[in-house]
Amino acid sequence: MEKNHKHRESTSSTTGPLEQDVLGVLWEKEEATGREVYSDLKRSRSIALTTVLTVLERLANKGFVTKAKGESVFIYRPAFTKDGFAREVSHGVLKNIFGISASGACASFVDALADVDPQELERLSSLIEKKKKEILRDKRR
Amino acid sequence: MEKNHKHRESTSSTTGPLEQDVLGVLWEKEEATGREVYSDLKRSRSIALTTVLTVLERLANKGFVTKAKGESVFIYRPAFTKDGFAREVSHGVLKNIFGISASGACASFVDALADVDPQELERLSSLIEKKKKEILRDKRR
DNA sequence: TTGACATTCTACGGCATGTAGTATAGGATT
DNA sequence: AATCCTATACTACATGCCGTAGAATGTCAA
Repeated sequence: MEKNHKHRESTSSTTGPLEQDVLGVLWEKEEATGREVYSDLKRSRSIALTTVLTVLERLANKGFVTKAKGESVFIYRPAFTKDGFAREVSHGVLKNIFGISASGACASFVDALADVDPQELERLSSLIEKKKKEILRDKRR
Repeated sequence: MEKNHKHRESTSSTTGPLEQDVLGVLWEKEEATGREVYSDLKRSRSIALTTVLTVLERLANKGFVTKAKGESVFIYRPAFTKDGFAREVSHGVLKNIFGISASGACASFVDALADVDPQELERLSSLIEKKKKEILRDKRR
C-alpha cells in the first residue's frame, strides 16, 4: 500500500490562535521586533520569548509576515493587510465549501454577515455587481 | 509552565478530504452500510474496509453522520444535508474570519464563489436583497 | 463447529501548532 | 583578550487530527 498522504489541502493555509494573535500585534504596530511582540503578548498571557520567535518564524515561512534585518535586529511586518489576510485565508476554505454546496454556504454567509455587520451587506451587493461585470468583460474578450 | 493546549478552535469542525468523500457517498446514496461506502470508494482509490469504517465512526462522533442499527448491520446516514453541512462548517470559519476583517472576508467570498459557480452570484444577490428587507421589516416592528 | 461477515480496538506515521530550552554568533564592555 | 549580553537559530517535546489498516472479538448461519 502506497502512502498517499497529501491530506490537509481542504483546510490548509489556516493559522492557529497564537499565530493570529501574533499577527494581530503586527497589524496594530505596523512593524515590530520579536521582543516587542513578545512584550505585548506577555501582558495577557504567560509565554516565552522563544515561543514568539518560533511563531514569527513560522509565519514568515508561510508568507504571512516579512522578516527584514534592521540595524541590529530583525523587524517583522505583516505581509498582508488584515483584509488581505482574511481574503487569503478564507479563499481556500470557502472554495472547498462551495464545492460541497454553494447555496448552503451563501445562506450562512449572508446570515452571519447580517448578524455581525449589517452595513456590510450593502457593500457586498456592490461587490457582487462589480464581479458580475468583471465576468462579463472577461467573457467578451 | 502549565499546559494550556486548547488550540484548534479557530478552524475547528473541519473535515479532511477522505471524510468529505465519505460524506459525499452518503449524500449520494441517502444511506449506506459501511461496506457499501467502501465498495463505492474502492472504485476510485485503493483503500481498506476498516479505513472506511474508522472514518465513518469519526464522522459519527463529530455528529456529521448518524449510525443506526439495521437488520444485521449499521446503517449510516448524513446528519445534515449538503446545504446544512456547508452552513454548519462555514459558520465557524466565517465567524473567525469576520472577527479579523468582515470586508476582507466579503471580498474573498465573492471571489471564491465566482470561481466555483458564477451563476450563484445571481442568487446571492437576491439573498442579500431579501435579507435587507427582512432587516427593515424587523426594524419597523 | 467452522467459517464468513460485522464491528471494535489498537496503533502507527505524518503534519500542524503550542511550547520552550539550548547552543551559537556577533557586538559591547571591561 | 576575556567576558558577557542579546539576537537568532537549532532542536525538541507534547498534543491533536487525519489517513491508514491489521488484529481481536462478536455473531449468525450452514
